[in-house]
Amino acid sequence: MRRVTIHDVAGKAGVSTAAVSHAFNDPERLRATTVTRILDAARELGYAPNPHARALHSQRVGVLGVLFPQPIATVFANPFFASFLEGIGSVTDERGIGLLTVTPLGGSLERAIAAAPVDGFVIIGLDERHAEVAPLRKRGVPFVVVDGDAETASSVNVDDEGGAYAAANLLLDRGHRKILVLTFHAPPDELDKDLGVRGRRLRGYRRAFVDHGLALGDDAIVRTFVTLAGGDTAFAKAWADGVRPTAVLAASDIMAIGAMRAAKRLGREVPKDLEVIGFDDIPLAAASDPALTTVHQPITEKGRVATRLLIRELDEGGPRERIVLPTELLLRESTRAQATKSRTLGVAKGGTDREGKRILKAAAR
Amino acid sequence: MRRVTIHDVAGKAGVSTAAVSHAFNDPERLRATTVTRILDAARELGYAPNPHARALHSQRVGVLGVLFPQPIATVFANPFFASFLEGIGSVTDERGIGLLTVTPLGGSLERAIAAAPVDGFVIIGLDERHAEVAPLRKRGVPFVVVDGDAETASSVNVDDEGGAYAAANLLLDRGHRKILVLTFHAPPDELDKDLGVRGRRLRGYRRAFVDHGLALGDDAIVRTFVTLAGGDTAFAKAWADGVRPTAVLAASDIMAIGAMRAAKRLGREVPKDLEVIGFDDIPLAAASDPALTTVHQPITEKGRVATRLLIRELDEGGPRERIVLPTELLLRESTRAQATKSRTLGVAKGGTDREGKRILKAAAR
DNA sequence: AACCTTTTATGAAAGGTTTCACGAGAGCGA
DNA sequence: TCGCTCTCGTGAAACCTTTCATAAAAGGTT
Repeated sequence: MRRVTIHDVAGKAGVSTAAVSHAFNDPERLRATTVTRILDAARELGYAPNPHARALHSQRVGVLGVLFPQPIATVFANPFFASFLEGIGSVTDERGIGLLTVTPLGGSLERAIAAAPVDGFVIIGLDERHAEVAPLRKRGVPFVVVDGDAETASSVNVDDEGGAYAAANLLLDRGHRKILVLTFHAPPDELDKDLGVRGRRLRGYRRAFVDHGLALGDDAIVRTFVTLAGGDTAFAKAWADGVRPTAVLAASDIMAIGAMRAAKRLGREVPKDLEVIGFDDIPLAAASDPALTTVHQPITEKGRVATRLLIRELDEGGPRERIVLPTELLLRESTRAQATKSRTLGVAKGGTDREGKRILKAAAR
Repeated sequence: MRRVTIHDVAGKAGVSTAAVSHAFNDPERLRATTVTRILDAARELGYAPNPHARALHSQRVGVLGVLFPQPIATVFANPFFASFLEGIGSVTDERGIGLLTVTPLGGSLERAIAAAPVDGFVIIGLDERHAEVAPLRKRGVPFVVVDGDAETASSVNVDDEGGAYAAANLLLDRGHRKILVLTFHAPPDELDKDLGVRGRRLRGYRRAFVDHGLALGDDAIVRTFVTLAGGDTAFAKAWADGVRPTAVLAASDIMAIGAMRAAKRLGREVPKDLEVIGFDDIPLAAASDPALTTVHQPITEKGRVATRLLIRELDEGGPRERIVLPTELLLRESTRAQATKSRTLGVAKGGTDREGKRILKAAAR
């Protein structure tokens, strides 16, 4: 049972294949009666144009790829990515574009990139420096980098350093001196490079310490997995090692929540005995008990902005842009500080006004 | 700047395009030195095969579509779908297959289906009876229906009715007589048909009432949105109307959690004043406070099973199957009953042994 | 050297659509 | 009736790969 093609329809309607194509894509060019005759034939035969053939010819599939450097199962299990995809999806939906999640195929991101039937990529958590990006260039499709730096492509980031600074600053101002810092596990090949998001957040923490005349020692930093279990075991292990922090700075909410769980198990009460600040503001942060004080970043918005940028580049070959969205310290129940909002970038700080404006414009577009 | 094609490589390496193709796909057929010459040329030129052309020829893209009847943004915002996609993704990843989320394009699911460059579809929450499924047939690609009935395709469901029965039964056994039932908002065109998941869960509740010599009146049933807010306002509204339930049966966890929130706000304590049972067992159910007693269904497993079924059909044209996975009542803190697990289908009940066995096999495959 | 077999490489078709360039009629004014 | 302009429709190329059938080259045997 062969699939019905444009030739079958043309035969049945007694016209050329070109006419059938026109009937679908540019009916004005044909007499109205011809159009209906063709459409009727198509319906009777159950014809639907072959998307691959169409894509091959028009060099456009109407699908955007989102490139993750990790297995897809861990992507969907991570609420951060869910929010991010929600942002991307809201734009693709509105534009009538498909969304393909691209993850390493059989361990090879390169193969995955080469094989993905997409018009462009949004790349998350992968620096342009990464070797994986080379195949993208080959592929010749445009891409936008999120949470990473890019020389030759547009990028969307948030003010990680500023947010981290605000978080650390709050704890230090409140007199905390025994602070446990939880950060991401680094891939072995870049252990001491402090690249990307991890590096920027760490730099923010460090700067706050320095501004308080202190140093953030390596022994106070624990690198672990970005999961609930990762934060839990990291805190528990530090505790077992005799570390008795009065506060925790976690580079991600899920790790912060894990640490709170471990603390509770160990008889510490949050925020009485232990103040905790996370990063990201995933939906769970507000729902946890106690609700997590955290550095809010506009996750969904980040997805939206990146996607709009990519689509514009696709449609009009728009210029490259580097967008940095603001972050904001959100005080909830896991700290005892007074609620005063501190927005980083363009609001709280004077020096970045121009940047700030550009950001707001970008976000509102 | 035209993209580099197989012709360019052939020219540079001084061979035919066929040789280049072989060098990539079946290098055994060529002399080793030729292969390296070709591969070198390809690397220098930065050649990557065009996925559309490849797909057009081989009639296979290596991408599976997941069809949702709702906007993509609401999909990713829903933890149920996240878990489901996690299951699908774990299989596609392992097989080196891409994953395309397909949602209505400009409101039209038909257009989306026609345009999606995929080899097959997993359809969730859409009955085969739905008009939307017709275009799928046209398209000529296989599909598997999840959480819906299908005559002409494989399907994967869970024992919704059994799970709902167990939940209602527990509450009735414990003496509750004023039970508020929260169920899904039905699309206007099928208001009183009680189709699909909603219908099956409702039937389970009803059967338990009947077995206790009671009737589940329409006035005790509230239809609302499957969101936190939906459950919250539904409970609040019932309360405002003077309804004073001692227990809540919710057809989804997120609604149950919403109802708990409203109850708390209204001064009811769960489970002391109000016992609540949800359905689905999303991750949040265990993390909520109090932890939600619910009917567990294997969401991730459902995704896995459906995807394996689809891939098998794609690869070997395997037979159609109708799989029904068991559900299980999980007692947590939102009820005060003793913890005794009750697994539906094939374990708790005798009559479904054969079915049960087939299920377990399917799940383990 | 002649012949046969195996290895290695190629030409061309096929896959299904869109679109460019062009042709056949039809309509109309002179 | 001629010639011009529109309208409506068509043939064929282009998009890029893979693969079938086959040719050419190489290697081996007598």
